[in-house]
Amino acid sequence: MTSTSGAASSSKICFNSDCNDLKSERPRKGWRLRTGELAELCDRCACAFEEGRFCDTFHSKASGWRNCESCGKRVHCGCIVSFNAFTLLDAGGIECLACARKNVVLAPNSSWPPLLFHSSLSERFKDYSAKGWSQLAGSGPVPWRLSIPSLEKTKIEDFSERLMNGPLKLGAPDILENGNAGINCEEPPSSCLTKSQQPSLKEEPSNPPFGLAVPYTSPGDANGQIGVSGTHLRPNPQPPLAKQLHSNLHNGLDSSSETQIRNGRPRPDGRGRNQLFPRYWPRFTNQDLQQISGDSNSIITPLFEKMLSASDAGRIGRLVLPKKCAEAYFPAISQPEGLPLKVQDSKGKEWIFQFRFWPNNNSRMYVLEGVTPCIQNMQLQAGDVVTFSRLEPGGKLVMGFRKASTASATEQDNEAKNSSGVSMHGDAEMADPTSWSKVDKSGYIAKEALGTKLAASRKRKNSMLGSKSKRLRIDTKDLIELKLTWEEAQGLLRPPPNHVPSVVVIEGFEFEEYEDAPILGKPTIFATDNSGEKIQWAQCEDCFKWRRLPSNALLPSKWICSSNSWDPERSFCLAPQELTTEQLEDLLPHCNPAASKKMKAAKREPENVDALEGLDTLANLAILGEGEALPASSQATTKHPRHRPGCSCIVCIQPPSGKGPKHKQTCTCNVCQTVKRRFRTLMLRREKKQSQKEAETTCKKPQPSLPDKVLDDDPVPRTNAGNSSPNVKKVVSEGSDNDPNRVKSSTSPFKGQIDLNIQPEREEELSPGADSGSMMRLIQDATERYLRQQMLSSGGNSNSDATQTPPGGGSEGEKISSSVNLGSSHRDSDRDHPTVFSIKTSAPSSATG
DNA sequence: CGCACGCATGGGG
DNA sequence: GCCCCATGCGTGC
Repeated sequence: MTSTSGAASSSKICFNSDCNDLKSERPRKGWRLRTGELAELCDRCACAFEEGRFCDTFHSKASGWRNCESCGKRVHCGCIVSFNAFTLLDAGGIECLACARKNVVLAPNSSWPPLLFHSSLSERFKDYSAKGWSQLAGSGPVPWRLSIPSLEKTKIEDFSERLMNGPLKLGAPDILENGNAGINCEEPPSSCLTKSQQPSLKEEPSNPPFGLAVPYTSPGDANGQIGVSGTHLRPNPQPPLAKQLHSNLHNGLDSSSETQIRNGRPRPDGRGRNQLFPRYWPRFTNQDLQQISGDSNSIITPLFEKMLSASDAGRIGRLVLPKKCAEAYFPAISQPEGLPLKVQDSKGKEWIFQFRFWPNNNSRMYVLEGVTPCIQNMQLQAGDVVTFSRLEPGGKLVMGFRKASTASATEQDNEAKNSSGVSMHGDAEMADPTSWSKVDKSGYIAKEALGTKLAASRKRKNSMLGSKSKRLRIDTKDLIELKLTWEEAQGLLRPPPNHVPSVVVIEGFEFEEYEDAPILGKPTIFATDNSGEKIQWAQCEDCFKWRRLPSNALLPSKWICSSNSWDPERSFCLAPQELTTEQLEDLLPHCNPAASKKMKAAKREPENVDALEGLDTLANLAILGEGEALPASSQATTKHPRHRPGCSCIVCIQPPSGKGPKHKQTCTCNVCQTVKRRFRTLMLRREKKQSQKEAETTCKKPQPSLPDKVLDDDPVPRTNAGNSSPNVKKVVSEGSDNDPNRVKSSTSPFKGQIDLNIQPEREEELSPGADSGSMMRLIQDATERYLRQQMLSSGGNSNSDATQTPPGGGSEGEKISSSVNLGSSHRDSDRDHPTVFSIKTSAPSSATG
């Protein structure tokens, strides 16, 4: 903590905006800021914060107050300050820390002090906040841009909100309660991770076989612990100092107690804790995971990762663990002998390692012994990265890996080699080779560097394994790796070919459910031609020409003219493109800033958020390689080099089509949840659009001149008149968020591919105007406009609903299908999706493969 | 003699 | 100057 100085500390004024007092010489720490630092407060505010009175004092009039479901106590859930003061209940609602704690105590897994929980929670929250921040901030290279709920993105509140909405089980620590409630985080920073898990434990006493027992012990610090999403590292390289604080404050770290609890583990001095490298920080919170996954059973909490050193990968069989991580995520051990730790690898295989430490300079060096078999099994070598995650309930420890192999570039084919050990299922195809390789490169810099360096010389220190800094850097880049909004991701989902989704009604909305996990397909643009026939436009991978296809055509992610069996005349690249440039532009308004902005402006739906989170979760699962969510196919996965373990992109979360578990309607797995959410979102969006269109139609405002903007400008249907769908209108979500953060799909629309791995830096190239707006959105917008124009011209009215969907290629007639649905399934039978912008990828099955 | 174990060393941040 | 951690290396089996 000490080191925390930072931006937060730069000012001499209390960080509390509602207090302008000067900080004392030794400012007191408050909550963690997104930068990872702790807010520095004046004594008065610090006291309030530490006593859990901060929100009561300064935010009494703010929104976000809720009552504890158990005791009725009023808890402020709307800001970062009290992030850890409550726990989200599975059934909804929140519980103050005190009540949560009570429950926790009951937890079966007594081996770990509930405290941990708290700490975990706090940690989580921290992460959360951190995450949120970054996301919010947007500017950063945050990989995933989750869409933030409708809340204002900019505020921390969002986080809370999210949390609130989320189905977390965590027991949250509550600062309010005694300050120390329990948490003993010796090492404040890390501990929190587990919190969420803990709850689970409670719920499910019987821990899975794995039992990893990873105690949630630790507090160490890990900053990142919690889960957050994993995969990627936090964008910010800043140390998680805040955690400590939080822990302390919120969790109630009592230092004294902590210590004891920890089995005598030496507590690291504050310093160490803080120092966790960002790279270790998980991005996603368990909550995120949970929410998404919905699957209470499997919540993956990415813990940390480590690039294997020569020693680690050597025959000695000792894997040196980053001290902080070890202390934070692994069971506390007081004896050098440590204890056996059961770890499951990405293939579901269990390994038992001896987790121990060596006294070293008044400190400890933690190592996992007996890892050789595992490392060999995974074919890992120095430079590769092993990842550790915790599978919640049960706390099963999961070990994934990511190959660094430089050579790998060539070997990409080998899934194993490629990327992560974890499974990334997706279709490899999504990423085009090109991007892929790029990704790869940038993806893991360290590795890359490694490779190179290695080749050059194996000097250990300098090179490969690189310095810590390098690692950090890697993280950063990794962060960048995937930019996809939930909605965008949604758009990518499609039902597996030949699968007829069953319809499930959720919350009044019908959703399609697939027996098999949806797949990712090639992005296409659905539209209705002049004759009212529904069609879709797909772009050839080779010549980039857009070809008209039946609306029900499912395309592999890589589709080329020669595969155009629907139109022999255009089944070769030399054939002219039917679409004129203008038309194409209309369909793909990639450069329309207005649109993007508009999109941005759109409110986000909480659901989207959840979904996003879910994706992350899924990704994490994938990473973990737990068999559950992602079948072992780590293999099959995609070739998304940039997708690190934990990657939650659609590609990574989806098992290859046709593979993977079957999903029943009642299935609550991550994939299903995600799909459900996706549909929900789509529905809402669609309705909204429809209503808007109707409204517009009614008004006849269609201005030919402003085609592009028309829709944009009125995202919100002022008119209810069109009430085709009452509810929806408000939801403007379409785009969702907007935020700059969002990723754009990188791909250039023209290519018709969505590059999940887009590099932010390159965004500009691709879509100048849209920075944050994703291409998808743009496309959508464009499509809408286009359709709209058509409508106008044809005088059709849009009703909308009907449109496209018919599985059969519906030809329903509505000419106007104005909206573009991303990724809707073809089958959308629902009238709902007027236009579908589907991105399909190839299912594995699909040819591309 | 070879292997493991565990501590020591020292570069690097 | 401290801490972390990769590796070296002594010791014991």
